[in-house]
Amino acid sequence: MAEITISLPDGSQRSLAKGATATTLAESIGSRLAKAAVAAVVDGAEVDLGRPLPSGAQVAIITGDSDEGRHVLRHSTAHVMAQAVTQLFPGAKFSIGPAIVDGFYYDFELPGGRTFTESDLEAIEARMREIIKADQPFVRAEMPAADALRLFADQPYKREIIERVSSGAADNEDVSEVGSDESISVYRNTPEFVDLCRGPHVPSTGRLGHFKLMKVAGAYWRGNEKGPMLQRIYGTAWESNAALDEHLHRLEEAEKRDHRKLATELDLLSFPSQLGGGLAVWHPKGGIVRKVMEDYSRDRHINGGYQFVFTPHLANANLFRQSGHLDFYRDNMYPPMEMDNGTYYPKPMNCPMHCLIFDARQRSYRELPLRLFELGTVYRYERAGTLHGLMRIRGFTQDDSHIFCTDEQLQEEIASLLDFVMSVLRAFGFTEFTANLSTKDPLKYVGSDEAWARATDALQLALDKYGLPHKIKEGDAAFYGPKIDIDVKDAIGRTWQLSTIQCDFALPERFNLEYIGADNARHRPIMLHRALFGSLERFMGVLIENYAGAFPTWLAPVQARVLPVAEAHENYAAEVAARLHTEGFRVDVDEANDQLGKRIRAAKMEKIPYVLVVGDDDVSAATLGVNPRGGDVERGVALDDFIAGLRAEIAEQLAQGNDRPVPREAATEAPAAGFDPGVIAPATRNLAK
RNA sequence: GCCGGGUUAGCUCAGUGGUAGAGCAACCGCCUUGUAAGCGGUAGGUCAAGGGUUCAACCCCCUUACCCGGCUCCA
Repeated sequence: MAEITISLPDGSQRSLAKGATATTLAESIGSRLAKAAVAAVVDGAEVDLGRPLPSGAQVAIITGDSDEGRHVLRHSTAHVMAQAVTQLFPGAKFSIGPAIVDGFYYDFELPGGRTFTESDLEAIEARMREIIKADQPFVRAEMPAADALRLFADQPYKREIIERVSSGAADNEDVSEVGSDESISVYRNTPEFVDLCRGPHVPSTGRLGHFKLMKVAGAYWRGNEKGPMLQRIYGTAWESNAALDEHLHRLEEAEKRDHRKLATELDLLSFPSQLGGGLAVWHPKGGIVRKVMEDYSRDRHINGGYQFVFTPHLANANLFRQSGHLDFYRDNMYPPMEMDNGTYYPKPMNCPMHCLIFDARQRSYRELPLRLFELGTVYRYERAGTLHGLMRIRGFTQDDSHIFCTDEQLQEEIASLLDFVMSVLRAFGFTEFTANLSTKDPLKYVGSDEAWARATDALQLALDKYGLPHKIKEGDAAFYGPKIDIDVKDAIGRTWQLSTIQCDFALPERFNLEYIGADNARHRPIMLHRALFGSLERFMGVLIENYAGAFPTWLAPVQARVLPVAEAHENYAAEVAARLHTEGFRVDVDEANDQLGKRIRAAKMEKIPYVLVVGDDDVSAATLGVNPRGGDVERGVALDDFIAGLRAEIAEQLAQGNDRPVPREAATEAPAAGFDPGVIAPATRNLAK
């Protein structure tokens, strides 16, 4: 009997009978592997387990618990969903159903413009379970486009995909559906149900089942806003029920961190509907957090060599005409106000006004780099459906900086700017960062190629020097210059885009900005835009979600609450609170009108870092019972010791902003631009536990 | 902006074509508490707003505002 030889990922080789498949191979290795297998990689290409292996092939088995394996499970589950929908809704057209992060979706068009309801999801899910129980095979077939067009005669979206692929106009989305070959591949589950697909798929539907349909939503066909709106069903699918449950649990945890929910619960801020969409008011508790954030930011900026400026919320249309915003950004600007001496707009950006400040008098190279800083409140008309709590909002305050520098300074300035940005972000508890470098869109840009190359190199060099992992986004830059965006990873692994550093060749031109160089000639400065928090609102939202509302002590709205055990201890409680207040801490007292346990519970629900219980023992000994958030109760702590510890803890938290990344080779060198990177000296840091 | 779902007390939510209810919070008492919910009482709502259908609308219909989930957008 003829044999074939295949190589495994560990370098070993196996002989199998001719015609053997990856399933045979997996079985020959072990029954557990055979059971977990969902597809295979043969000579670098993902294929079905049931495909015969060519002799000499390099083969790896894909199991369901790998990223590739889950992708196969999800994609296969999407097919099952499409079959269930076509059974339950005769005449339904189906378009695209890919695997995505954590799950899959499929887009449908129902006859008569019908839409799915939540209860439809239950019925579809039930039918899917029947299909899975029936253990239908996934049978692959390949055919010429003409045959495929006939096969999908009543599926216009499928036909469109086939036509695009066969005419060579396929995009990635299409290719994932059918592959890029001349022939079209399809997978058939039943005589009635067949779907276009590149594969691979699990051998049969019985291999699926750890899934849940999550939600229904509208989605444009091919993402085209002008095209038809389809009905999309999202689902999640995993290799086991344990993995599914874990995922659902993660979603619950994320929901508990939702900043909109916590903002209400913790009385931080709100979005009164009377204000209008996308506009927030900060309550006292949120206000104090913001104030602490702002104070810290201002201190760091002073140390970082920035100069503070203030600009109005409105400007004459001419300003935005000159800056180009009216041409490029009008759709996102609030509508104009007609005044007796012209037309005024609420500002969507601070940059034009900062340009005016630069231009207010003649500038010398000796003043550069000129770093202007403003907590500037701007208004942007975000479309109604795009608003999302603090994350996408219409009125917000940017911690906005514009730096004017010479060509020669650009490199150093960007490097020190990146240091500065990272240092401040670290103070807010973020430790993992990634960046994106967006480069020139060759079809849409202003400025010279040399300038772009120089600026892009400077950004690249700064990232390399800092050792910040980053991706290059080719052609993703705005027309006016390349940029770096910095993403942070939060406590549960989600990433948020916060800071941005952008080069701008356009505005200095439009405002005809100049400085007098050492050569006594006029030169055009380069302008850098930089937002660090992005906006205070959004940053607050990210902080709330990152800390799940439990702000570190230095940021917490109330840092300590004093609870007298009984009325007799209220005077002492007030003394303790007064002392803490004098020492500069945010403290309040909850008098003994309720049971102690109840007051402790209330304080815990408010996520206050320290609950201080004082009773008879404490009055006589000048001590406290310290109940820290997330820690154990300690009785009999001397007030002075508590104060010292609190001060040390806060200093330590702030000092995170001084830490440089450890593995960096150049960690010992001085900051590039010769400025103090903004270290806040923690006087009591040595007192840290 | 588009598709779908919502909006009832400060918060979380019940509820019915015949003009509203709970828990928590608030307030007032009693209790005087040593580490996560003591007891009793009071007050609190134009049921998002406007229009329509109806003898009668919080409930059905329409419009608007706002929110939620997506899509698109985020020079």
